[in-house]
Amino acid sequence: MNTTEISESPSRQRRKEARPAELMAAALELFVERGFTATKLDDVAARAGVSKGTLYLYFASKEELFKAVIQQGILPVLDQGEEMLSQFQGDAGALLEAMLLRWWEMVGSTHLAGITKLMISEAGNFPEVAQFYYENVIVRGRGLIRTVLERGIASKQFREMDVETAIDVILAPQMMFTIWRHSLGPCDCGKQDPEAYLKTHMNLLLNGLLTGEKKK
Amino acid sequence: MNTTEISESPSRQRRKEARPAELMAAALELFVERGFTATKLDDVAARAGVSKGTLYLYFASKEELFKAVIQQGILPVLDQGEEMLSQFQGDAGALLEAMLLRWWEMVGSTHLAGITKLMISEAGNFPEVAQFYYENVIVRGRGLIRTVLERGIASKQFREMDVETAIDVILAPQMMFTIWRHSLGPCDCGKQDPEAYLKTHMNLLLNGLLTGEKKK
DNA sequence: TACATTACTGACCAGTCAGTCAGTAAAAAC
DNA sequence: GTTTTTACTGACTGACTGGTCAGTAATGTA
Repeated sequence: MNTTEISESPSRQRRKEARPAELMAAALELFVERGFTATKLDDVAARAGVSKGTLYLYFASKEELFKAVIQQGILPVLDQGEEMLSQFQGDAGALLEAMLLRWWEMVGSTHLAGITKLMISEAGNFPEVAQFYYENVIVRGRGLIRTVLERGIASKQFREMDVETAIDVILAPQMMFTIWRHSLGPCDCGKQDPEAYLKTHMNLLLNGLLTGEKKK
Repeated sequence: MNTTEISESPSRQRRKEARPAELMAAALELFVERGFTATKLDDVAARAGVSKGTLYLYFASKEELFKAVIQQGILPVLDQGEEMLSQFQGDAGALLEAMLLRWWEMVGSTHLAGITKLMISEAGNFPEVAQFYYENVIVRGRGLIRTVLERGIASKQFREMDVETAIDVILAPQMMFTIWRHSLGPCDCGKQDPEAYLKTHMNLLLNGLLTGEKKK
């Protein structure tokens, strides 16, 4: 009743290199849609265009597949974020906006965005993966924003503030927006477009963060 | 290996009135911890101190139990919020803070907080329940904040703003904080206490919302 | 004490799905 | 063309779990 299929590819193909990435992509989609336990490996394999047996050639178990989806998917984004931070020339406000936009392009608007919801849903069932995610995604991600804020405070562009809470206030709307699209989003189709949302969000934020006279 | 037990109550008891609430409470806890599919009805029954057969005396199916947990749990809170809004005397800033604090007392600090995470995780698998939750919780909840903001704008305490986005910016950190406690929370035990967090959050917010000179 | 009612139990059944492995066919080696 | 290698398949199995129901015991009634 619920089985996903591709129903193409008349004959069997041998593509050892491409399989793992294709399987992880299929798994990510289904894990995000249905959750880990509710996702059947037959469906993952079918969506990737192979049989379940093939899946087991590349991943030792369902849990290993889950770990691979989380780890392989998100780490490159953090690397790139840290790279960007070290390169950027310009004031802290522009940097903050650039980073959030970049995040939207690389994660928010792609399938990777679902990892946020997936990790939140499944953290309780996979404490070790949750620990990994916390140390390698949450801590590093917050570190990026912390650096921007501290740079802005040092240059007097931002006022003094409780930096850790400010990080929450900056990130939470982004996270919620992302989570929304993969959960209750389908219930309200009249949601505005992401870039406009981000601009308005930034405007509201900066007017709470900037030291000088309020702008706009 | 994973079965939850109570291992008390030597003899069988007959308590028709109390069973449904006890079963829903047990179900909420386990659904939040493990997700809907990963939760076994044997475990729910065991945690409520009854056998699985008893569960089926009060709920027609696992899905009906899920619906009951969501619907019975959260609706009274919205009623009370609307009641409070209509009674409150005072400026909009104080009202906003009072409402967020109230929400923390009634939901955030209780087991009900888990419903947020649960609904986000399972929305994809239960579109009808998601629709119900959207219309009866999300829409009504946002309506509460919208009223407060509009009252503040009318009285010139708050500046002109994009109200819908402002609602997101206000609610998102609260939601994320709640979700956090039921997902990755155990990974960072050094999290600050909720009331201090709420105060700091409000301070950051108001300085972006208020029309006059910045306070503090 | 005898009988009736019903909340409750837990063994059971039927369906599901993670994981296996003997077999197949595509590519490579000769 | 023949043989070898190996990526891939899908029928199968065993464990698990949602849902059932004949039976049990607590409570009420006389």
